Amino acid sequence: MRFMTSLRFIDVVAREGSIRKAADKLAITSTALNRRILQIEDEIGQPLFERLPGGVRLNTAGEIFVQHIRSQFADLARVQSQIADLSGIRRGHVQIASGADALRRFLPAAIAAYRASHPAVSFRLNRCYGEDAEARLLSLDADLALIFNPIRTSHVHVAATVRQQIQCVMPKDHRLATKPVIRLRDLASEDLVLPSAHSGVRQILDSALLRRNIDPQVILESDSFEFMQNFLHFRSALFFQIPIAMDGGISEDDGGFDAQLVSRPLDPADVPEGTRHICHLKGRVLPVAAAKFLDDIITNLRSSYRDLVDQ
Amino acid sequence: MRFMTSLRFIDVVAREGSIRKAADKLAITSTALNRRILQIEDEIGQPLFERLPGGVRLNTAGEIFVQHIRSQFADLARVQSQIADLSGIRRGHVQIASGADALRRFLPAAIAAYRASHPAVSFRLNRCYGEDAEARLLSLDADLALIFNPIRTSHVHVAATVRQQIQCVMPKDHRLATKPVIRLRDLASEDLVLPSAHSGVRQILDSALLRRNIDPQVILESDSFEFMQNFLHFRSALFFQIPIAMDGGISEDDGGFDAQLVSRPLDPADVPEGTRHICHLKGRVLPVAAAKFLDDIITNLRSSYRDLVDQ
DNA sequence: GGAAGTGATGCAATTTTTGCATCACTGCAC
DNA sequence: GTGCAGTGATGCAAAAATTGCATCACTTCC
Repeated sequence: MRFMTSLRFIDVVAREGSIRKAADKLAITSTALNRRILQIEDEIGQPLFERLPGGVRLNTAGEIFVQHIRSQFADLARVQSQIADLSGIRRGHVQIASGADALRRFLPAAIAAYRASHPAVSFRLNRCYGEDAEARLLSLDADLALIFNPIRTSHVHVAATVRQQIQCVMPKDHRLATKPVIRLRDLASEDLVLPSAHSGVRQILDSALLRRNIDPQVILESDSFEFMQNFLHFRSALFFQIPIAMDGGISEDDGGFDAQLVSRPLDPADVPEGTRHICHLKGRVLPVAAAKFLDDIITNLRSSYRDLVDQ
Repeated sequence: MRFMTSLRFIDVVAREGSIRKAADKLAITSTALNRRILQIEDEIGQPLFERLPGGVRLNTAGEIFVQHIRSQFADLARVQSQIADLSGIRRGHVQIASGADALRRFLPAAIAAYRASHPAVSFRLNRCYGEDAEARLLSLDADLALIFNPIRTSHVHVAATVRQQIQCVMPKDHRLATKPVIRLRDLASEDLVLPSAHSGVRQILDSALLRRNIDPQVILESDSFEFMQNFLHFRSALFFQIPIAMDGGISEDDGGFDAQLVSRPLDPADVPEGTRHICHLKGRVLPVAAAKFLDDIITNLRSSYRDLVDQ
């Protein structure tokens, strides 16, 4: 899009924090880039960047302007996909920011299913944690975000919420496997494998353990569910995740889940439910493809989980 | 704004319906303009205009794209005013589409008051009727619209609603001037001066008269309230308007209203209240100046009229 | 059948953008 | 202090894009 180049350049400079670096990235000279920026600042009537000895940084006006630029790009993408739609097939690109759990089974399955009927739609997934996901929505780096627990900014619109009880996963022959529900005190003498501290599941577990005054034996901490799951193949222990990470496989006979492991819910009296929100930026018109995909996963979730809260 | 020229050109071509005419208006050659359009169509990947023997017309893709362009322009204006705001004084431009009644006293007073505290804000007013006002919001030709009675499209957000009883205006010495409230049957033998057919007040009156089977003696029809009011100085008759056209001057001792005339409300049992909605385009972020002005007039209305419905 | 309107296109003039070389400045390491 | 490596700004010539002229192909209307 030729008519957007200057704006794209400004966006890159803002991200790089340096005209020369941005020029490298854009494969032009710093001179040319510099002059484009000076020209736009001249047209706006005010500088957009502060000149620092080590580069440039957006000033307040620049912040406002760059936000405008990004929303223009996002809107242009929406318009393009809408126009492409006119010619029959649904094209487009969907950008999703999600926590690790939904990336395991739920999103791969959902995206595969969606792409089966809309092969011209492409996806980009970024794994990230709560605040980061919201930041991506704000900077229009993501169309949709799956956010665990608290929504921090008021610019985020929650399209749907899934409440999920944390599940305790263990080898089939674990002594706790006979119990239908795991109490928190059962965990006191067990070896625990916990997700890392910024994870939502971990925060819920930590506060629950603290309240009950249980000092857990944490033998391993990781931000990879896959790693923790595989670890259990070699060494008996307990780890925790929410059902969405298992694609609804709450019982051991779920074909898709790990055949050597079983999962049992933690007692809701001990540990509160976790909530996963599916969000997009408030006030934004989503690209056709993203809006359709959002519809799809909400429908999908509604059939899988009874606790879906539509909004 | 150099980086917007191509887009502005497309907008003008869409409005003019001819490349050559648009080129004249833009003070360039039709060749140059034509090529810019071809280039953009090439970048979009699809034509935006149908080539007709007598000129060009937007196709569906073009409609979508032009709507995008206009929203970009409106958003850029908002960003500029927001940036200008940083330097102290509130600058900006507010575009209003309104019916004739609010243009009489209410808007002039409101705008004058607003400009007294924000002299760097400029205004543009367009008098228009219901559908037209909504069309202007949609094409981003207006930031705010004062719409009488029904809202037709779902793209319009109603910021506030004023319910107003239609007033019957007459010379001080008219025989009906002694009555505090005018019944519809009182009008049967009177000379009436009515607003023209597309006016909201007229439509309400017409349907009320029809229902009561009263055949009015319409001696004059006009779309100018000022004309109708002045007519009453020369010839005794009745005409009708809502309080907002009189700046709240419901009683004859209102200094601002016409000293030779008095107004009396029609009986609500006979004639339903009219509603005037203050609207803007749904989902749109208003320019700072427009948003502030909107706040002001709503505050203003709330103190003047008890029947203001905030939203 | 001709006149008047439309948009498209080849080619040369013009304008704009770019790149090179260089300046002025700041922070950092020695 | 004194280079040194980094930054953004600027004059000038080359390269690229835009523009205007002349002209074509086409449709409508008289």
